[in-house]
Amino acid sequence: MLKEERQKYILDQVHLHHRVLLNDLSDSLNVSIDTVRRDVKELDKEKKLKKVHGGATSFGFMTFTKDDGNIYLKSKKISIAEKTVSLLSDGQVILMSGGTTNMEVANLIPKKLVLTVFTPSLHVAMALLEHENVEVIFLGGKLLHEAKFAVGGTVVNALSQLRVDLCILGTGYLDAQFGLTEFDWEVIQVKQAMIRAAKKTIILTVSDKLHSVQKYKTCDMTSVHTLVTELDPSDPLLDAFRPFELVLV
Amino acid sequence: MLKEERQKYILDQVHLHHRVLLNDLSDSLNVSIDTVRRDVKELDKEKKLKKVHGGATSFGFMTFTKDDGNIYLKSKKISIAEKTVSLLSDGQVILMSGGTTNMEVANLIPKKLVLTVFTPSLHVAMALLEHENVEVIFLGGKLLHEAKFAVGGTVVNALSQLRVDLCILGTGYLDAQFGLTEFDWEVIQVKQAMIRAAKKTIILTVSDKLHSVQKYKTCDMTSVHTLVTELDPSDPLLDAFRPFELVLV
DNA sequence: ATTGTTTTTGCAAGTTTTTGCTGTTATTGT
DNA sequence: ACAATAACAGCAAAAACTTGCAAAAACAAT
Repeated sequence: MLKEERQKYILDQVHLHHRVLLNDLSDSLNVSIDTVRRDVKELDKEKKLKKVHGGATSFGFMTFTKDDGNIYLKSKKISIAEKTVSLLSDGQVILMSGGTTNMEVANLIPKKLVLTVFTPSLHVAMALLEHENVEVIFLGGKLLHEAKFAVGGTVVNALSQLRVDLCILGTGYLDAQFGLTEFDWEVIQVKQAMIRAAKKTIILTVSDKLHSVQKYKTCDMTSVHTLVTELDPSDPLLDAFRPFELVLV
Repeated sequence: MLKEERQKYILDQVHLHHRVLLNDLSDSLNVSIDTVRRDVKELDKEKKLKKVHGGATSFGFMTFTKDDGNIYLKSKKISIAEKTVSLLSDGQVILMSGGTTNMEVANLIPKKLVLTVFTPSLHVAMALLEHENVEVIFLGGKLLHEAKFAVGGTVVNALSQLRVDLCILGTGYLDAQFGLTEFDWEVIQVKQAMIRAAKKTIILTVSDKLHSVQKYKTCDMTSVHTLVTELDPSDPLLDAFRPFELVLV
């Protein structure tokens, strides 16, 4: 085996898994650990990867830590994401909208979970692609500059031809009386199409956004099957939603 | 056996397997290892292949999708991107593929330039969205985990309904004889559809990738209208491409 | 045809690169 | 602090490379 081959393999592995252990490499390449070490050292010198104790990591094309600064809010979102992930099961076909909460969901999906996910959100798609076992299908269309979210007829049309198990909607404004509302008309169109395309709809929202209303309406509470917040399902803040036939998580 | 024959055989082997061992060559050609060594040395000098310890590799072999961090290559790519951007004009509707070179193009687009860009690449789309005046339309479909690139029938179908001014293709492997080649069949399908959907096709490639061949063919040189490299258009390395009716930039 | 020149090829001696092994020193996690 | 693991330096064998050289083949010109 040529040295070049080995080094290419190493780089491929690094790019694929973001990190590799020298031991694993030495194992799968059938060469001594010293040889691998030397290879990695060279590649490091050539700035092709970063050598770390015991292995190597890629430089990471885009280090995706869009820290929204607010640690407090973030921990809430992680709590929501954890609950949401627990609702998923192998083999499901789901829809995911955008937003930071959905980003956390995407990040927290277990490596072994096998899913097919449709999404119109660039960020969510990017995060999902880190998971080997998740098939990601992007719903293409005109992209909104701010939200990095696809909208327009193409998306709605593609959605009209889908029938998936689950739709996970993030970043909404929720109110028991007015239902789910948004401020962007084009996003509304897409979210409505997403709800229509799914058997069940899950809404994720931090308690701060409960009882807030925006200009346009996405849907009534009756279209929602599950509501996930960072609160305990028995929390009094959720009382307003109990009259509806929905699962509180 | 003639020297020419031998060298052609060697090149074929390199193109086919992306690497060869001097020993194997000496074996199958029934000549001494020294002769093979000298042949490979010559071919290396002629930039037809890359000689390495113990054998030789094709130029495409050691090129990586994520070669950022490689300052040397990056400066070449920026040079290419600058030339490419100068070919664009207000109001155009264009197609852009993926790859790091196209990323640089996306980054270098002047803030004031008004464009409509269709792309199946997540990274390129993301970069383009930084430009207020660029309308970005993502060609949705199944995303490849590594390339973050949409492929499949949806993309090809969407492209079949387009007729745009320009198609800018990055990350290809280019050879005067074999044309534009790739190693991923699904990507080929998309790129072919992109070429069909555009009035003109521009190929971007760093000189390292010239004279390198991969498994599958995207198109002949005759489908290419403009070839952009970091080299001066009069550089002898480009001589092989002059017989074709294309613009060298 | 043959003589002289150039190119090509194989061989041999000496050098460099690569690789795995050894023992020693650093680093890490508990 | 201590055990476990990883990194490093030096060494030796094997493989690959370089250089110089001479025989063989190809070519040119008389």
